[in-house]
Amino acid sequence: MIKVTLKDGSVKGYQKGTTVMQVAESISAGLARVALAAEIDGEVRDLSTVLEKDCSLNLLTFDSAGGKHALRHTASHVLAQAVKRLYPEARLAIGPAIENGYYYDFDIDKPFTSEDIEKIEKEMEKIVKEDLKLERFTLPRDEAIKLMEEKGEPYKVELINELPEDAVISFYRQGEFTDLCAGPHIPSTGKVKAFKLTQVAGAYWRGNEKNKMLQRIYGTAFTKRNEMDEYLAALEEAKKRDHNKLGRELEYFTTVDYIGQGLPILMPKGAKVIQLLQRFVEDEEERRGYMLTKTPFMAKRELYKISGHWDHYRDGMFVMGDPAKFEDPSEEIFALRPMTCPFQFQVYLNRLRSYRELPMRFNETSTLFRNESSGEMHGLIRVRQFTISEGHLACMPEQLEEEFAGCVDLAIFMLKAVGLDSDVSYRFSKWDPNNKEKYIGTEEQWEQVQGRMREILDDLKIPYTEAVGEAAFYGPKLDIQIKNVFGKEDTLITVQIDFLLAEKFGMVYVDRDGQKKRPYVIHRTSIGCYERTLALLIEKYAGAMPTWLAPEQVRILPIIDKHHDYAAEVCKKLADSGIRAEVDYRNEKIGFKIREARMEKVPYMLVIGDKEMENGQAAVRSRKDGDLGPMPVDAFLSRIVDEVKTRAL
RNA sequence: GCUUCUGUAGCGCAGUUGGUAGCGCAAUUGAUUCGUAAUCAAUAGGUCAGGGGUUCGAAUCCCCUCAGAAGCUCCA
Repeated sequence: MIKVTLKDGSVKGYQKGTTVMQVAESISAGLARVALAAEIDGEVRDLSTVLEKDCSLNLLTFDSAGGKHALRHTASHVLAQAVKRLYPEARLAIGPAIENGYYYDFDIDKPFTSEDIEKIEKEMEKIVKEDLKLERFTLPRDEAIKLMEEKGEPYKVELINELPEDAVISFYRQGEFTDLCAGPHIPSTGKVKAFKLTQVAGAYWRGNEKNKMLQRIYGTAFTKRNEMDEYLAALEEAKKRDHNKLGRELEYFTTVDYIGQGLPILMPKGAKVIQLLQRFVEDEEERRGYMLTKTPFMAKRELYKISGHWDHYRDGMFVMGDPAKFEDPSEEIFALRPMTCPFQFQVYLNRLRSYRELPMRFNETSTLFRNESSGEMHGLIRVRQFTISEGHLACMPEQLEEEFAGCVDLAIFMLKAVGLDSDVSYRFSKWDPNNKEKYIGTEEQWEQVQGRMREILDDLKIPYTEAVGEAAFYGPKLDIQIKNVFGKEDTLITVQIDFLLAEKFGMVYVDRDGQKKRPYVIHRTSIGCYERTLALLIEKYAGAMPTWLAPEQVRILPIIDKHHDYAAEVCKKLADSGIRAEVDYRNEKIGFKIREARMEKVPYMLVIGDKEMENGQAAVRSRKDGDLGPMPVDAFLSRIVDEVKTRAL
């Protein structure tokens, strides 16, 4: 007998050799029906797993991440099986479950068309109806390779060859289809009750653009039809918040074909929000001891040669002139700046610095130019010209932690102010020691700086994940990541430690012992990229900006033209207190004016008619709470001024 | 940059097997003086993204370019 501890803490005895499925059946037939996988001593396994010893057991349904994962992983095998039935020449690459679904990569000469996808979906339906059992088996390495060679799957052979020495090489079989797979899987294909193929895309083998491009099919799967319908409906809802759609509809920005990709035009509303953010950031930074700089937007090639951008970042730069002459020393070659660091360092380098001056904190509202690949651009999230709240700090080694903490504190302060603080995650971005040519500096320097950074992150108790190969070419980063409305993650804010550029530019300070020493440099943003922040705010608030950031805070709606003069008076009174107000003088009915102001997401409407005019009042209608009734204009003014001052969200 | 898809009036969309374009909203003009999400009517608006080709004839078929979407690679 073995003892199995269940999720609720109860312990039950079973015969040695009992399967997880049998345990589930012994608990209840209902549970056995909805169980998809199981967590055994913390490890997610198949329901067919045979229990050999005492263990803790947690049965996983579709409500758990592990259950979803198993179901979708099986769905990806169903997809691959369907593709193999219809296109036997397709070679299998990989097919994992991902957030919200799964994909499978195929090497096939003819890309899949939408008709192909329909056919594949139909075939998948058949496979689900066939309710094929998934059987797991393992093979020694040489037999595993032999099996995959026989089946003509070179990618699988490559994968097996790269498995570690002691790895268990497992396969899953369903009907005529067998795939190399670690699992876990659900017991049979029949449980994939609802699925849909969502898109086709190219994807490089092993994510390397030097490798062959494979055809990737994305899909999603659920245990119930209505769950999938809800998910798809939620996706449609998310699309309505997409800043790239909403931001254009609400006239925050636009683009023009003949200006170019990734070069958005900020319309008055978008420009206003960004101006508000910039003023807020610059004022707060001044309060925190930063000194503002304004440096050139371009420089000669020689600057970038010193900084390393010329050799490590050229693809990302707009270099002017004839590419054939870029390396000709007799030519004067200019390039637009992709970063401000080499420019702002010149402020520090202007004269010899004393330890008494450190730390020095410089900030700049900094427009940058990066030649992103054409397929990368997305609304205001990825663009070729953008403005960041950039700053560089120079400090002594013993000041590094405090300064770093100050940068993180400022970033969090900013995120809180705009209401994005709970939507972010932290990423410790490190170099990739297997790809040294991407970086400047030596292995020792990298290990030393990264070690220091890790200590600081741990001291500050920042809950970070680590990412290899995500560092800047000159140093490791703490990236504050945020997801857009479609769940795609981007960096919003970054704090970086750099010892290498300081060396390249010969930055030093004279310490109290009279020795010249190398300062640490922190590169940081405080709110990150303004365009990107605007995009995320549009999505977060579905276009309804908090009052302090709303481009238009109040719209005054006179009922008929005899109220126009009073409306203008109220408008002026608000404007005198710094409130952004406009009057809708159009000859329209009040319902129509309200409808438009609502659709344009103006936080407050003031309806002005005979009663209000007589009593020095305004009938207030809030975007959030609807009709608030008439109140004295002064009372409304103090209410909204307070809301702006406290930056209420 | 690569893969797949898309581009018709300011926006959202129709447009049959090739026979030179419509609808709704917005806009303009006129009427309406009105109390919390759309007043009525009329008018105007398009080298069908741009260029080339096939054809007697192209929004429609083919090629190139530009732009947009999703994904990959890269990155704030």
